[in-house]
Amino acid sequence: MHLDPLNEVRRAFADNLSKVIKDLYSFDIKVTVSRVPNLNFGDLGSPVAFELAKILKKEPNEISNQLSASLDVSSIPYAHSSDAKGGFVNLKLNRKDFAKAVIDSTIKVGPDFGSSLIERSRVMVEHTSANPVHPLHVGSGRNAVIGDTFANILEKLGFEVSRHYLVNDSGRQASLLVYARSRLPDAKVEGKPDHWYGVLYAACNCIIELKKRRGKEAEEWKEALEELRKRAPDLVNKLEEEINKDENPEASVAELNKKYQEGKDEVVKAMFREVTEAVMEGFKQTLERLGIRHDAYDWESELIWGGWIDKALQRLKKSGYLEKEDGAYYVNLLKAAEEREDIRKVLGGNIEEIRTKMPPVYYLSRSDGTWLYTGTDVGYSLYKFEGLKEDKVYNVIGVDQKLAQLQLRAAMALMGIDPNKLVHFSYEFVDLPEVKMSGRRGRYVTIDELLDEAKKRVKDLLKERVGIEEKEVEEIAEKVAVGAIRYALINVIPSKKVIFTWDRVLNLQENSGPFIQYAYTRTRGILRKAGEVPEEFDASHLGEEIEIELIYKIAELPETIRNCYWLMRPDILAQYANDLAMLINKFYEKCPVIAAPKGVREARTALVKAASIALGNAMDILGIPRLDKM
RNA sequence: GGGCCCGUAGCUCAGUUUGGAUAGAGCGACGGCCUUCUAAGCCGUAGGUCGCGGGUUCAAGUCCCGCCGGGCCCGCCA
Repeated sequence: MHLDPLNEVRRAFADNLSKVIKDLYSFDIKVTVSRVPNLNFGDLGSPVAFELAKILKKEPNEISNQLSASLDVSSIPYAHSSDAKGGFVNLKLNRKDFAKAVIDSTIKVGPDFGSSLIERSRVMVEHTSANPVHPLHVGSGRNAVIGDTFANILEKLGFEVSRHYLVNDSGRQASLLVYARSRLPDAKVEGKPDHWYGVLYAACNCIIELKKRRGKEAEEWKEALEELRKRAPDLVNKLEEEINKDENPEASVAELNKKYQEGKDEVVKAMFREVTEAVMEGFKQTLERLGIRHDAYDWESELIWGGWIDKALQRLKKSGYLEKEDGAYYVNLLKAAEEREDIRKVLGGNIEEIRTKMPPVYYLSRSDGTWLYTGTDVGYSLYKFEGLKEDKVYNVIGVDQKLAQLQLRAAMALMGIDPNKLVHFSYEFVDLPEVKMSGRRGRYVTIDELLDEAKKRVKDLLKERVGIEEKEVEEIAEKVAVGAIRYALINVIPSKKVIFTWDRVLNLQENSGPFIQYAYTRTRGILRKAGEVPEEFDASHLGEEIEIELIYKIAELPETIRNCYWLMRPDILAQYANDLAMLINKFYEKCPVIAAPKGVREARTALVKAASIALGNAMDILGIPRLDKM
């Protein structure tokens, strides 16, 4: 069931205004309705008279007065009266009725409050998908949190959602790590496997890059290598020694990759699986802590062995734009764009622009016959739509892959799949203030260390709390840490960078996950003490300005969630939760609940219940854990 | 060089989608509030040429054009 009193009023107000305008001036105009900035002016307002003033060549005031007088207020639910101020047509609500409707409907639908029905189609969200060669860092964390939150939002809107992770186990990165492991087969994996392998991978990468580069570039890799050597001297020294025995490490890596993709050499297969599965196990542990689970892990190798990439290749061949050079396949996208309108459309407009700003071809494989990431990605996309029959797929991938995602969509069109079914959910990176994060250099802040540090800080705080038992500390600290980190990674618009500082991410004060958790926990405390929420209450007791603000904010949850979807902006929900928490805290200062006189107490208890539901539901979507004590 | 993204308080960010009523929070600074539902809180003070310059409009942080600064992409890497 979906209840949304605010939307009811808003729609009725806008429709009614449109109708009045049509009756009075006989034309159609789009009517916008928004919250009024000052409660004294009313509740909802429309600036439509300004636009009419221009057309009718009259004063906005005159028009707004006329509109307001002609409005049929009785046909708008919860409406009390209308008036005109400064050219705006304002609607005053019967706040008692509106409050009652909002609180009753929120309590009635409970966990479903905030839901709407947009569509029942099948939607996949592919997210995280970090290469299994180093631990998840805060950048991958942003991906995971955005993806998971967006998937939760889709579920609230009726979509049948599945969360997928593409395990990139067959590219050069994975091969490089397997190569490093093959040089040190007896080295003992110490600590969490993804962390240990992360050092091994970065060291191997640095050593190989160092051999290839000269001058300043070489210096830079050397520097990264020395940083790693400080962290794990024995491992790095031995690895360097072993790699130096290899005349051509680059060729060895390539050979491993080729053998693995062919899938016939069982020894090689076992080597890859040992390493990538160990790292993936580490990832799963980290993601589990953040409350993130995937419905499926799609292994790149299996897509290859299962024939999905070959199938995609056949499709592209049929389109007539697949070509080959030195044994490497590529799609001639420029030629396709020149000849096909739909391809031009995908690539963004006229052919001149495409010529100047796009690479003319799209390579799918190497000369040695191995697939590039682009090749497997084309096959994976085919699998998503024809294997899994998804109606729509959101790829949560960094902004750096914007062009690649565009080319992928063009390739989809050539395979005969509607490219609009594939959406690149793009997000900006997390930047460290000083150094640039780089998995290949072993420079990153991992989610694990972030969680642990956050937990430590929370535990310090909990020491000063009374009424928290020793055995509860661990669980509370973990949940607060998760709340802090998920909030910090979701509350910035995806198209903007997140600047990582420990103080910002581990902020426990206002505008943070813990601030939201704290406000929620207090609603739980009050409800515990107040006992049952009364069946009946008199909403006319809810007259304080902060109470009215709070009721409005609660009522805004359904439309907030819909906006998150339409705009692909999960951060809007984080903002909402913070705003709601702020109002709840202010309400506590101003309005005692338990100690309030009879009548007021019941009404406020019901309001707290509704606020608790709204905030709790928002937190569930954001993955910020609920707590009864903190 | 070309394309895309970003620029709002000392710092980190909302507000730009659909132009609308006094540009909002947090951190940091300063000053108050715990015999009263959890002080991870609340109240107050200070802090703004909304990068710069034009334009459109009754109205521009928001739309258009130009510029400046930062980032990303333009690989048989992913």
